[in-house]
Amino acid sequence: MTGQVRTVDGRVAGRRGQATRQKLLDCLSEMLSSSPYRDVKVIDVARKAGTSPATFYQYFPDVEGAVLELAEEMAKEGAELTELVSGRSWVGKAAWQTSVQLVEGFLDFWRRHDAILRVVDLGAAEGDKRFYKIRMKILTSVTNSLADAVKDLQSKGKVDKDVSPAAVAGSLVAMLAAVAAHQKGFTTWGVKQAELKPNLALLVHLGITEKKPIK
Amino acid sequence: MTGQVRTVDGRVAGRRGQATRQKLLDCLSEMLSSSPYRDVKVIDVARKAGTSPATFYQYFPDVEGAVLELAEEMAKEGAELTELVSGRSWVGKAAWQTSVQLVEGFLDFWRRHDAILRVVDLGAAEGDKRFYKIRMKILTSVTNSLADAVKDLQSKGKVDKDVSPAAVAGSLVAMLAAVAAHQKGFTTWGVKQAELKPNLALLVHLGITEKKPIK
DNA sequence: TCGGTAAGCTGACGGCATGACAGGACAAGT
DNA sequence: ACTTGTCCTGTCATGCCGTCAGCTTACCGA
Repeated sequence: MTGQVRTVDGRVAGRRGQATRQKLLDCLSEMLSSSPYRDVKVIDVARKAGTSPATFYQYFPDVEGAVLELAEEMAKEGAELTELVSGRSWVGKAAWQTSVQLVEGFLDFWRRHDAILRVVDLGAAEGDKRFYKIRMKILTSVTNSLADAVKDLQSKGKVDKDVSPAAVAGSLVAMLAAVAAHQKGFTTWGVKQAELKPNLALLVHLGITEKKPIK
Repeated sequence: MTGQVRTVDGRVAGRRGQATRQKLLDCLSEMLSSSPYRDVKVIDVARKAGTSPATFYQYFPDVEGAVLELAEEMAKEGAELTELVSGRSWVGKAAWQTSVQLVEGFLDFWRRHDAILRVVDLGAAEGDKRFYKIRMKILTSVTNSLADAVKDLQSKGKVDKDVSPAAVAGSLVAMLAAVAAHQKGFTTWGVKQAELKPNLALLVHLGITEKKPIK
């Protein structure tokens, strides 16, 4: 469906072309990790990749376009997040397990992709629909699964009827994303990495089940 | 202690100078609201303010410097957030009131300053200490107050001892900030503005007291 | 009223990034 | 060797950056 990779001027890219294209993306990713988004220039990426700016423009319309590409790549990888919540139990001791694993998986994913996720978050907050869609793609599976869990507990009468499953699930996921993005910030409040996770898991558990966890 | 406003080359700014300086800040603020941070150029801000780029550089080292200034202004205004939590009760029905008011005040503040806060968030996430400090300044009062509330409930035996007050408070505040920044995102999941607030308040209440609210 | 002084502003300039193009290098098949 | 299509780069016009010298304006004391 997606078909081949194409250059800006419409040619299909061959083996060599794909390689340089990928190299440009890799270098861009490195640059995003090491310098502020605002200061990432085409010429720097090209230099780092050992090629010329003109080459960059053959594959991407601009820096933003290339970033979108990186983000799409990451979004595909984000499918793994689904496994953290789908088909898990939210009852008894298992619920605590589920919470902990969700938190760990989520923080880990965010740490692996923090540079690109920062930019996606910014773009989404600025109202750019393309970034917004990518952000959704990553979060939506987790959010929906959590919402389903809440609905399920509601149908069993374990959670109040006037709770909005989508609102609660979305808020919890937003919390995980925000904490992951500002992990360093917590150390300033004297919060160690190790104690952050269980407390996040506690909040997730409380939010979904409305009960203290059984450990 | 702070003394007078100074130009980049060391002169003290008079009435007129302060006025243009402020005008530049105002125009920058507008530009941040209407176009992506990456695309905000000195020349555009200057044009909008009816002055020349050279004038801009008399008052600010670069766009980032001016943004920091705007952020400082906002941080001062952020003192009002303290009132949302300091000296409030977290027991019984009052706790629900407190939760609701905290959520409403927080979301409102974020909506009023969303453009700057986006940039501050980005800068902080990128590890820029200056932005990071400003973000702290805004959030720290709320976070500390919430942490105190948790400690207080712990001392009364109403909350488990192994909960880290700072971690829980920080995470809840991060959640509020994230939800505020991506409010539009929730509408896509079919969550209305109106139902978002009570559900956030519920999560805050659960996180602090570990109990369902009494409404 | 009249300089004197410092504040305030801008035109102009070298430097660099952008983005487009045409043409040359290269690989593969014939 | 020749052709074909892919791939890369030199070059160029354009526009923003950031600085400086120099001009204008406001204030103030004599």
